[in-house]
Amino acid sequence: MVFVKENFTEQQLDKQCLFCKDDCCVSCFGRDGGLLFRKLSRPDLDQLVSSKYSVRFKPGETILKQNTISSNIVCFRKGIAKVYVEGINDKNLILKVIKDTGIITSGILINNSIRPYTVSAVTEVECCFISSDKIMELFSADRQFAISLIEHYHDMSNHMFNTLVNLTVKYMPGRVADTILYLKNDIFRENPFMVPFSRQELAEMSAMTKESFVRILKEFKTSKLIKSDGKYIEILDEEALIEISING
Amino acid sequence: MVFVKENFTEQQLDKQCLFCKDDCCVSCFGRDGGLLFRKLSRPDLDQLVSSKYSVRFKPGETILKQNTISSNIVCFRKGIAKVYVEGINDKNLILKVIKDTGIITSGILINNSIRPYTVSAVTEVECCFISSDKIMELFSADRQFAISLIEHYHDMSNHMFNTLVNLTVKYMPGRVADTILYLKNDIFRENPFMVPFSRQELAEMSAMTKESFVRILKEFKTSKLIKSDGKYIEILDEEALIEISING
DNA sequence: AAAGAATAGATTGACATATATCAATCATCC
DNA sequence: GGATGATTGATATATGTCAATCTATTCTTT
Repeated sequence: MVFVKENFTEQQLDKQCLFCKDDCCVSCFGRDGGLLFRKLSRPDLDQLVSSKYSVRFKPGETILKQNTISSNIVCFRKGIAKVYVEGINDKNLILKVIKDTGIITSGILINNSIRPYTVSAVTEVECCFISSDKIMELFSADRQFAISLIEHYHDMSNHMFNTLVNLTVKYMPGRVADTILYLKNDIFRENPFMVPFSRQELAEMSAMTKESFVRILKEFKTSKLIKSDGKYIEILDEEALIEISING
Repeated sequence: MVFVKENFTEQQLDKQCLFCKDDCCVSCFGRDGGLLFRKLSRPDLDQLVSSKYSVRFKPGETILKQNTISSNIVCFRKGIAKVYVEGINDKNLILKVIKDTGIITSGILINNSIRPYTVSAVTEVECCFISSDKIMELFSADRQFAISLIEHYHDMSNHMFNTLVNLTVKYMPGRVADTILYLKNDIFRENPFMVPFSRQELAEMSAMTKESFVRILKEFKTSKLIKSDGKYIEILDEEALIEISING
């Protein structure tokens, strides 16, 4: 059987993969947000799948620890994880939420740099660890993959850039609006959405204390911008939230 | 004449370059901070040099404008420039200072994304514009260059990451300490150093108002941590500043 | 299985502190 | 000698801290 280099649909991946006991091919490699692996040739993909190993994490467990070096990249398959910086005086800053699919590359890929953030499981998480060596092999051999990898870095940069600006130039209401909009539009993609985070964590996404977050959430509630019942949040007036986000 | 792929010392570049009327080879391509072009083969380097065009900017001029797309990357050769976000209500945030050498890549390299920051000249600036196409050709053809480019993105990411954390989790004294240490250790690399920035700009590096910046600078002065006379700043007690930076 | 105790998280209020704003004065440079 | 930027002071506002209450959930006991 000769493998021809081409792109695969999810259906094709489902049918063809030789290692799909746990549906890993499609979930990890076929449809991550950044599409990192989407354009791999079939043999490359098979090789990658055969070399990965799957790991499960319980809520609260640390997946990758700040200030360590590891020679793996992690592909998320299922569950919700948070990427955050452990700052001074237990002040954390959550930079990013990963839901179902997503990829965390390691500094070691490039220049053995120390990882500046921690990744931990919020719900039960399934993910795959892949050796950086494999990735670098592909990077050298496959131009399209190299471009995908740069795109991945670029997207990461862009996201961090936005976060940086949002958190530094806006007042608290703007930051809370950003957090709510981020969760609805980028993560959960449905309107009354269930938030698996504590108020503390939501505050850490917005760079403020939990008390401040709660107060502003309440303001939004009394102004009928959102509805909120325990773990559920529903956006009622997205336009107004965007307005608040833009004006700081 | 056959060109062998190898690395060049600055002396070699000086002697060998065919296009070095304005010393561009060495300055732009030979020794940028991220070493992006350091490992290019000789013919590639010559091709790059022949295709670039040099531009001069006067203090205050905009080099690259936020929210535009351009298909060039810019290599700095001489002078000081600032990279900043034009935020809401004229609140700018300076992310980075470029002194003499440095490279700004464009989103268009990857996926036509809009540039999220402005770059402008602080002193007189000399720089080269190179078409993204050339860069992408090299990226495809030269594995080592591809790795260098990823390293460049990685460094950028890392720097932004640090900035993000510094600006969001620290109080003003920590942020001012960071700014002073950044200018001394990463930019000017000498101890009494001349600051070509206004207090307003220094404040924009530290994410605060100019009044707040001045007040904290004065505190540092009365505590004998720094000496400051007009445009000059001298660090007297670096240990103490680092302490302040770490503790927020 | 139901009731109650114990714990952790969410909310609220009073207050302290960090930071921004506005206005005035001072220094510096063409 | 204006004009621009730097500094200082007085004050307002944004945000954090601490403590108290409330709520929900888990755990224990019957």
